[in-house]
Amino acid sequence: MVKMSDVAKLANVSTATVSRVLRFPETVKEETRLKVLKAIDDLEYQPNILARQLRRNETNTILVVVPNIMNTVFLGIIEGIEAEASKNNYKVLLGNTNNEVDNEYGLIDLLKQKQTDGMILFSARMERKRLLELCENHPVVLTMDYIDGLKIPSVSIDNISSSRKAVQHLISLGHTRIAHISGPFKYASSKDRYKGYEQAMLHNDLKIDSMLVQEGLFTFESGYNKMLKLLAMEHPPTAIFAANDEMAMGVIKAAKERGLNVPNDLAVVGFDNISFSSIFDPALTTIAQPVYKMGELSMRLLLDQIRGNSQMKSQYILESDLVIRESCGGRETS
Amino acid sequence: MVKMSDVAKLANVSTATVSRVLRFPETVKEETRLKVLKAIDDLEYQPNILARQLRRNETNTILVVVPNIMNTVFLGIIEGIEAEASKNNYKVLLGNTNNEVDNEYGLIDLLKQKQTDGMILFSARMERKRLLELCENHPVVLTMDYIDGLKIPSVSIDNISSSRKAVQHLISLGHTRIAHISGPFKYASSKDRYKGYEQAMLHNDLKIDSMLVQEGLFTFESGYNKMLKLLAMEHPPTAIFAANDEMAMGVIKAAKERGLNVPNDLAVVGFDNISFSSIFDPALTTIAQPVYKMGELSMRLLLDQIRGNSQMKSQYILESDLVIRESCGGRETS
DNA sequence: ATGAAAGCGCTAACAC
DNA sequence: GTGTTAGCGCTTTCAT
Repeated sequence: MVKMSDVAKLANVSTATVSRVLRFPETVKEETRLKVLKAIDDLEYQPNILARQLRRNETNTILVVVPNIMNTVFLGIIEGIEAEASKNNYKVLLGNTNNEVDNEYGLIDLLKQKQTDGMILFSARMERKRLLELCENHPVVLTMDYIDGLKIPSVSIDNISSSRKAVQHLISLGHTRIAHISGPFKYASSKDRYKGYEQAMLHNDLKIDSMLVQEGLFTFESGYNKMLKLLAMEHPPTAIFAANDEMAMGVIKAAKERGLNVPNDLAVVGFDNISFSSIFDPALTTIAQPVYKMGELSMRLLLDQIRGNSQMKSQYILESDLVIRESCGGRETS
Repeated sequence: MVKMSDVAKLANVSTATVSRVLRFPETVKEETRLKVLKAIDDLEYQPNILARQLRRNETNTILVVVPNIMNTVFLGIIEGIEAEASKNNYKVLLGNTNNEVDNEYGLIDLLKQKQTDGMILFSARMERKRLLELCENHPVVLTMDYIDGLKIPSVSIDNISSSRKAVQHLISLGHTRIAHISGPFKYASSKDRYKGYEQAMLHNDLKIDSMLVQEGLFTFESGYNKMLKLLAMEHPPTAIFAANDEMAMGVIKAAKERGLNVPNDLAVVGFDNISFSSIFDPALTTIAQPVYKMGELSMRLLLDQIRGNSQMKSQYILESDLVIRESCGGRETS
């Protein structure tokens, strides 16, 4: 393997000069610089980044911790992170926790061992205390999620107002008996999506029947099962607000199986706007998170921390959009 | 930052002993070992992995190069890779080429600069010569794809026989006028999926009408558009074999819009068995690639190369399955 | 503008 | 079984 000293020898300069040509070309006389560059070229020299990293104590690598790689919701964010990272010459390591807290702890060691300069977390399950300690000592940002009452840099949408918007849409279409299939309430975002539902209902003087609120698991199957339960009621709802698109699809499947037409007999709104929402039949009306932007911003915030730039805000809230497609019907009715 | 020498000092041993406790505990007397472990614990020592890597000239990191992160087909493989990697204490770096060859070249530098120990490629677009050179000098495996005539370790299914199986299924359901919407023919897999179609047709003495073969782009939209084209024919096909599931979904959307019932008026088989295939209405009959296994195997082959184990085979072909769901109808008709 | 030289923190060959 | 020590290949301070 050709190393810097080989280049230095060939160019008749010191390794210091070669290093300077590589990192601060303007500080080297043009003549010398060209000589060195030629030597680099002739020898097809590739710097050993590991040695540089050891010396400079930085890795130019960040870690992205995902609860579940298979979940398409995260894809758009990862894409944004990756784009912003490579623009800044950073690499991204992928860590999958499979929803196991222990795996989270394992991944954190990468940070502590200086193997990555920072970390972006999708939903932190670890103890609050350890999370807080981690954030105090290392660059960390939380994305798509946030922790109540903890001052940790995070990027998300306003789940409450987004849900309110979704439910308001159903109400403005004339629905009054609206059910909500929530995500697991252990997630702050699930609670907030429920709150938005509640607010929209109360704001329109609609009573919330506790039977109409079902806690799902964010999976297609749970949407399907909870919908079956709702359909078994004496007065089933005429509209559903599902806390994510997969559950919304499960809801629609159940409804179809019972001979219901969506949107004519039942209106459904989802949440997330995953890529299949537009392909699904009927195409889902849903809340779109600006995922790519969220990824970019998360990465930028992380870089700010890594570079020691002072951080003003710690919570970044981006705008979401209600994407109206087919699953609620179009016209305002009464 | 607490380093190995601090631990050594506290435990009253040399750094060599500390290093041995960490890497080969059994070579150290129990008493000493415990002493060292206590010191490590007391100081909350975390080894600097960068220094280790520099010294040992290995990174325990591999690079996965994906043409497009957003494509769910790759997810299952990545999951398998990740699982096998972390089982072996390897980390995975994610590289997105966005289908740009230049980005591929950029990522290759990570390998050359010893920043990763090996690389798994999903479809290589770079020049054959450079790919070959790369493979000769570094651990590389190609997954889900293969390059005709190049001896590069690769993991894939037999696309020809898989497609034959899919088309044979349509034929056994009584169809004779079967169209194929292929992927871009620049991919070896697209060509092979076409070949399988051809073989099944010829084997059953069915003529291939060139109008019935349409080259798509592996996208939902292209499936939709090509289907519209097929439906405009004087004698439209009664069955479609689409080279991937997304196109199959596009096909079904177009058919539905024209008032056709799938599977009653039109049978459709897809390819890949992406996660939404079972959620789609009608649920897609499709060829399932053993993605998780492919990911695991790819990683294992890469590790073999990294560790210098001799490699017997270079092409690994795994079994695919025809998953029968709703989109072709169930019963054998004539 | 350039060079000499001291490390970054760890590992492993060699010596005892 | 443990210690000594010479690097891994680079960056950077200090001299010149």
